[in-house]
Amino acid sequence: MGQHSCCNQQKVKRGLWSPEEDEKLIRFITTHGYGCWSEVPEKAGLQRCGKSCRLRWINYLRPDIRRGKFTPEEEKLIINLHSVVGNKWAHIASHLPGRTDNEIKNYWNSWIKKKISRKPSSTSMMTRLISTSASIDQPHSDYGYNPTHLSFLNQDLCVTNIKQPIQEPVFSSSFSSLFMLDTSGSVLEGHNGDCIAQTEYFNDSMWQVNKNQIPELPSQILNFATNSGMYSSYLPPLMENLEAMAEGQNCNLHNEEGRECLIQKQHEFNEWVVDQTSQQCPSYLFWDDEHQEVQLAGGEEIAVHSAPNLGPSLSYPTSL
DNA sequence: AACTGAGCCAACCGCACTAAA
DNA sequence: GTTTAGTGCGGTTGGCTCAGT
Repeated sequence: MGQHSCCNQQKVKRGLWSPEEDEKLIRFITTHGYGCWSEVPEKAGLQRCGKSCRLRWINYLRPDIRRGKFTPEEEKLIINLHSVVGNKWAHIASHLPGRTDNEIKNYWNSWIKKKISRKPSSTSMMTRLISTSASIDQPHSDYGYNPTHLSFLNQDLCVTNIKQPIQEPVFSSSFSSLFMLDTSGSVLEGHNGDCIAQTEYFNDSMWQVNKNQIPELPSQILNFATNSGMYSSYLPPLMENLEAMAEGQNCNLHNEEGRECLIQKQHEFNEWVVDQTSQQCPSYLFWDDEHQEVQLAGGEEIAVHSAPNLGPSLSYPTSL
């Protein structure tokens, strides 16, 4: 069990932090900031390793930390995000302002996991659905909506209704009326502008598909607008791509003729850059949170419109 | 009152990744 | 290309608290 590289000083204190130590760290960080954590202990007069200081600051002393009980909305969000990304605590925490990965992890291990495991799986279909899903630890729970999630990787996506009371889940062999995405989006639309799916109120990782659109889905081009980027594809690839998106990988954008170009994520859900070697297309696009519109650096215009009560959505030029 | 076991949670450990030397 | 230091993240540990006996 080797010592950590940052903890090789002779005398480093370990264990719980005293109020005096907290005060020293807060005073130092608020006056000097934290450029290099390894220098913080010495400069702040602490007998701790830099890593310990960093952890203490990030998890407990930061001014924007939100302590206290998790709200039902937060709990739902954690469950949904976990169903998509698994134990990516930092990623989940990024969707809950003021909450830390450590706090969420502890909360999950002590509460949610227990709650979920208390609920027995109700049907063999449910078992099959869960076992074929891309995520882990999967859900049966009692949170006021049916928690069944779908397999992103299966073409044959299973279905439940979003607001159905628990009991027996309702399945069909076609597309899902409910799927969870690890994105901060609001609308999924077809090339004709019809809304195919929208997010749940209070919960942008939960999507509800407009059933009227389902028969068209496999052949229909979808635009997916998030608060922070744009995404398009046919549905089955879409599902895979959205999962890839959650994993931070690259994605493909299709136009109506089926041409595609690569979109690479530049920064965490904020900027998407289109591969210049692809078809003619905007070279750069991102969702501007402040102005609620799509911004382009490539010069080409993207149509932006809002569906009533559904928030912003967008479509891209057919020449793309 | 003393003991014990379970649960919670703050902190630590080790690995992975990145950037700089 | 290799090494090293710094940082971030997920898994795990261990101490504290509290309910039950």
